Amino acid sequence: MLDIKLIRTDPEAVKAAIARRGDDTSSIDEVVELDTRVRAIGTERDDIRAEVKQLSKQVGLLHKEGRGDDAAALQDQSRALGEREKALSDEADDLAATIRSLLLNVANMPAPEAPDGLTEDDNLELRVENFDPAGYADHQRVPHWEVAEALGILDVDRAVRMSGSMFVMYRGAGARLLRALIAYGLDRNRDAFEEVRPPTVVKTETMIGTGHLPKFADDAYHLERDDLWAIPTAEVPLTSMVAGEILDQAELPLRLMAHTSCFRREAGSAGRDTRGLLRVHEFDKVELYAFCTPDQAQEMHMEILGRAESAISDLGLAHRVLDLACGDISGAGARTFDIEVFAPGADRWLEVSSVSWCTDYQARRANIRYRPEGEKGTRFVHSLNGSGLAVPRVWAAIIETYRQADGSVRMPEVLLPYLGGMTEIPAPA
RNA sequence: GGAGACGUGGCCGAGCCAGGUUGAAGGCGCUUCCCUGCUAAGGAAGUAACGUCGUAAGGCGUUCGUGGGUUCAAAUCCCACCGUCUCCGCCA
Repeated sequence: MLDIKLIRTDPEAVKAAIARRGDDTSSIDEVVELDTRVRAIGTERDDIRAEVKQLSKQVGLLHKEGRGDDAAALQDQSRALGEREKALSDEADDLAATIRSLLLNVANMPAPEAPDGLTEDDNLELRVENFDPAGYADHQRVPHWEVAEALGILDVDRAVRMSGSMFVMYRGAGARLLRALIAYGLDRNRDAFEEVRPPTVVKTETMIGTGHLPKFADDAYHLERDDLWAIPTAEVPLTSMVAGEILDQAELPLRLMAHTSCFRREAGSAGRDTRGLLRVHEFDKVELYAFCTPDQAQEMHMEILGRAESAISDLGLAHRVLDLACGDISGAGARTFDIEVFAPGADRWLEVSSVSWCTDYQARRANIRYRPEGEKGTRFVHSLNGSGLAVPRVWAAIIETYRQADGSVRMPEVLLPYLGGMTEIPAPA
């Protein structure tokens, strides 16, 4: 949610920033107008309330003195004021609700440094690492869904039978590799991030708090009987962890990480990327998350990007880093870097991490503040998030990249400590 | 799932059953000042957030788990919801 005060004082700057995303700016004008009205009404309402309070005190005193008749006259007066107060109050509440719902649908302002452009074609490729398109052998050019089925490490057919399309099941060495990736993703950030294992299903108000509802209701799984939602990312519970709290500056930056299952209905992408692990309804992810002061935000953004990227490069996978164009940044982000890994078998780049700096946009919505040292009052924190390791697509890229000429799949060096002696997945007999 | 108790400021804890200068006693903690060779002890003052008006000082309003209701007036009465604790049941 954007700062209403900024919109009030400099609506043109806000509109200019929003326009860089290609978003409609008319709601900003609407907010400015409604805001003026709600404040005028609020002032009048508060004056009446003050009057009612004064009158009520007098009524109390008069009753004490036994002057009931005088009190009755004041009560009538106060009752009449109360009716007006109620009307004004209702109107103010309606306007405030309208303003809020307008604001909830306005995305964050992109950072000035975010590249211009409205689509993914405008994303800036910052660097490409470890990638030589001509360097892959034929045996690496087989898509993981074929390799994995042949090796018996991915059982899509049976998963579909029990849960429907776009659900998968890892088996044997495949399940073990998945477990290793999760442990690897967590362990390499253990030096600075607190490991959290939050609930996987949350209440409606929690989903609203992070902005995943009501806008993305169609993308989330809902357990109707208990009115609970399956989280689409650990970002939801991690943000809610400190919602409504005032943090000490000394606690910042607060670094958190969590491995969870993530559930997505993918309602808008039915029929797209349905092969193998490209797009699934349930997947494992290690999420990195930080709350910090505005001064710490830039550095923290780079830190999370660095950690996510090194996790990929230490696995020996080809990857690239994109600086997303304004129009391609998701709603809460002010600036986002994507990491894409190259899957030689599927012959395409797969997004495995989206590292976003959300400025105070999420904090304002979830009401997360801190007390700046040496200042009185509070300020909203900045929040940042990024996938430390999104398992399925990394798993897929490993299976394709590390496939040997004999059909076996070698395991990346850095995962060996997590694989209990398994150095390869043997070729099918 | 059943029965009961309860939810007050950074924390502890009164007030609620008899609604009225109670934004809320008292204590702890914290900040500043005084005293003191240092520390401890002691004394004084201050110590919520948010909204809005104001250059400011400050004014007004909201907030006693959340949301409704009753009333001239609600921390106090009524209803719903959320949560905590105790006992019983069930359970990995």
